[in-house]
Amino acid sequence: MSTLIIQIQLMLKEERQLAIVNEVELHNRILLTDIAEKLNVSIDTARRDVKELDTLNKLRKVHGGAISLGFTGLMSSNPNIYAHDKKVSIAKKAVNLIHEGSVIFIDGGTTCQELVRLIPPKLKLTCFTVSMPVALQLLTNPDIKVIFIGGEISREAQISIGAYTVHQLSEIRFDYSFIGTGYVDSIHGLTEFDWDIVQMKKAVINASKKTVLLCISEKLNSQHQYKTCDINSINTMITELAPENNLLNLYRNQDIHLL
Amino acid sequence: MSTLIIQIQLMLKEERQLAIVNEVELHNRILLTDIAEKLNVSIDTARRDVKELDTLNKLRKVHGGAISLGFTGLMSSNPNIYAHDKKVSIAKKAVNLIHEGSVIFIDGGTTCQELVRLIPPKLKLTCFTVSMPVALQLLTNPDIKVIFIGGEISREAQISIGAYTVHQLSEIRFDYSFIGTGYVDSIHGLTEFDWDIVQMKKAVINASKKTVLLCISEKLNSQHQYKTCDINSINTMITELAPENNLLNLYRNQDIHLL
DNA sequence: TTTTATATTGCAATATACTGCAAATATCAA
DNA sequence: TTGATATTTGCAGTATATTGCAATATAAAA
Repeated sequence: MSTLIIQIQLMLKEERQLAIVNEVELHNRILLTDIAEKLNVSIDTARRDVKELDTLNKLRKVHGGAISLGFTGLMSSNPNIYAHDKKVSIAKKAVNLIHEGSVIFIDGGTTCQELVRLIPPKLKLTCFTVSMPVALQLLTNPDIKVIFIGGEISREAQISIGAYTVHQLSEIRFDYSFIGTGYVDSIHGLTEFDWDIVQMKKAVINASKKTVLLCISEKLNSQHQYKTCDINSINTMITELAPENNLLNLYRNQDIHLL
Repeated sequence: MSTLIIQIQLMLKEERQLAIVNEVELHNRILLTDIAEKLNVSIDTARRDVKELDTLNKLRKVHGGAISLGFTGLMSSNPNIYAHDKKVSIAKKAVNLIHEGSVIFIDGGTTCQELVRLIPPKLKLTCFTVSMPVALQLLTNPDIKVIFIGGEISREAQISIGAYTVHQLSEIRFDYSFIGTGYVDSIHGLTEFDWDIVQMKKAVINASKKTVLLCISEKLNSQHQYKTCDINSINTMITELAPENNLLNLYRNQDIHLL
């Protein structure tokens, strides 16, 4: 008669564990209570199964359930820079905009730092920055004249902020500025979490003949409290996506150059 | 507000923490209140998660939230530098001259960097510098306001030099400045190998009510090409020697305070 | 300063983990 | 088949972990 129930009741340990691994592979997670309910065993058995599978490195047991190994693998394999590959591909596009003899500004942030890393040797440049990490990176290139815009240094970002920085920026004119942003939205433009940083970036954009935004696509269509500028203040926006990608449609009607 | 965090009905701690790390890596910072709201947990849990992730070096906890580790590579005291012990003993003497609320200038160089390392916590200070390593070291102390005097950055010394730096220094007044020197002689005063550095140091001394020279005894009675100032322009000279030491006799007749 | 926001601490409620044990089941040899 | 043995499972009691709350301390902001 009810062979299904019989099958479940007679489910072997291996079958159960396979089902658990499958679920974890599929959804990256599982709860012990779900195992107990769906496979019709006690919590204890579920726990013992998960414990074994953890020992066999099939998954990782955590309090209350289990998660897939890939879940944690992403965190530990590339712990330093999130979305590193995307940032490199953005930087590769951006570096083509830099020409011999230019006077450029380079913002802080990991994407801009990738850009600095990719500037070819033997290219004579004058680079301004407010970011200490970027400045240090620039100094490793002997053909670049590095000028740091001073001021009060933000402890967190290690960049110059404040009135004095803004004032100094008002007296300079860059051929190109390469900037990042915390958040970008087609309607609300570039926004940031920090008011001081917004003031600094405003001054940078004012000082630039052309402004290039480097921005991984995950930041698209997000916004925060303080506004740096409208999206139209940007001349070129570079993401890791192909310029034709549908995710960029909202930014296509603007007079922005997508790269 | 950002929308990238997906809320799962029953979230495992590890999932929550991964979401936090992702957000921090993406936008460089996060608020505890945002975590609590978006992940539907209490502020306390958000705080505890951030605390754990900080311990695991996945991010850095700050007041009210967390920021990305980014480039906050901490520099630790390196005993391999030349005459490290002597420099530490000089720095120990110098740190006693620093008082709460002072506005001081700290020069570049390994001895000055030791001084920065020894500044006690909880001492409110405003510190100017032209040295990027010193600035980075100063930033590790949360009670110090750090102001970097910008300008063209010298590749070797990683300090600001040039006319713009000198000009900025002419508009400031320090209570104390702590400087190093390449060479010092009782007759020829402080001298350097590099003309640009001399110009910068001249400006620093001019901007200082009191100037303190940090100098290991091996540099005594040596000289070089470009002169920074007379020995009498220094108010206090600190070496690793006891002030009574005979090696300091030549400097005893000057109106210098020996420490 | 005063005011507000955030941190810290201790505590209680709940959820989960661990341990030992006994019953149920599977395995295998005679 | 039968019975000895090993494995698996469920249960109960206890230990630990997680979370939210509240009171207090501390830091930021006005």
